[in-house]
Amino acid sequence: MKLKRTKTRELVYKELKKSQLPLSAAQLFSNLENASLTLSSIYRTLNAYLKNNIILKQTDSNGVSLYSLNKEEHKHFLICKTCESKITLDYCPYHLINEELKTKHGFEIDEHNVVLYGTCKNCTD
Amino acid sequence: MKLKRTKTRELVYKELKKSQLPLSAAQLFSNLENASLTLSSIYRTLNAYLKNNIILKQTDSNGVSLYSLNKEEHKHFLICKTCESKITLDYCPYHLINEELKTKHGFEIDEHNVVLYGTCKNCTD
DNA sequence: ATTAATGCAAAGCTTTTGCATGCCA
DNA sequence: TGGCATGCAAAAGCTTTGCATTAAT
Repeated sequence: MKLKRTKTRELVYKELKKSQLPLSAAQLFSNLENASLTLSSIYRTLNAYLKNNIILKQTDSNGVSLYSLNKEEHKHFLICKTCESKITLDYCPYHLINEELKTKHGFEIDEHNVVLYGTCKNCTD
Repeated sequence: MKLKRTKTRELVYKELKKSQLPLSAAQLFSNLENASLTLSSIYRTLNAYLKNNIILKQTDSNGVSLYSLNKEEHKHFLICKTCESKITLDYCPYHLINEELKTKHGFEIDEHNVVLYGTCKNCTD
């Protein structure tokens, strides 16, 4: 299955590239509103990208899907659920456990959260 | 807000206790069908339990919410997305990264996946 | 008696799909 | 041209909510 280069595809790709954090379909739709795309074609584009491993999908705590480019050098973020502050990590905190699970169980984790939610230092009571 | 002890509450709690893996609202509903509960009261019960930190919520890769008792000695599972085999861990693989994020950034992760998805040894090509 | 929980039905959101049309290779 | 992509509208999950009723403290 070869992907055609179309307006929707280009714009969605650029928008994901531009964004640090993963985006939902609705956010993409709203960010690109003046390009008059439809939500359904955004979803179809995202699903096509997923099948081709061009992007990653994760789910936030409300069950909404978030999409981000599947680049090697991805960043990780800690987001405080209280004050919404964002900490950007300069390394991948999953390396530790992924390696351990691989070594001990031969198991390869392939779902990988780019955003971790919790409570920051200031908001800890 | 104090929680009353009702039929729905009791049954949902017991069902979660009985189950090893986290359950969706629909699974609870179906497992308890002869008790004639409604889905909405199951959801309300789950949300009440969540507010009181009695249960944990996580989201599977289809965006469906899964609920499990918030017990200290919880188990972790690795589930292979190819053959659906299940590996039960006897330790919490997140300890490593949670400690590191706590030490380095003072950040406390409070979303915690009990089930990790990936590819098992046999299904790795 | 007060307050919270339930049932039912309806609505809300996110995501998917059918079908006719339009666009890319 | 042939096949994939799009738009639109409708439908399909999952989850929440309003309101009247019932049950728990």
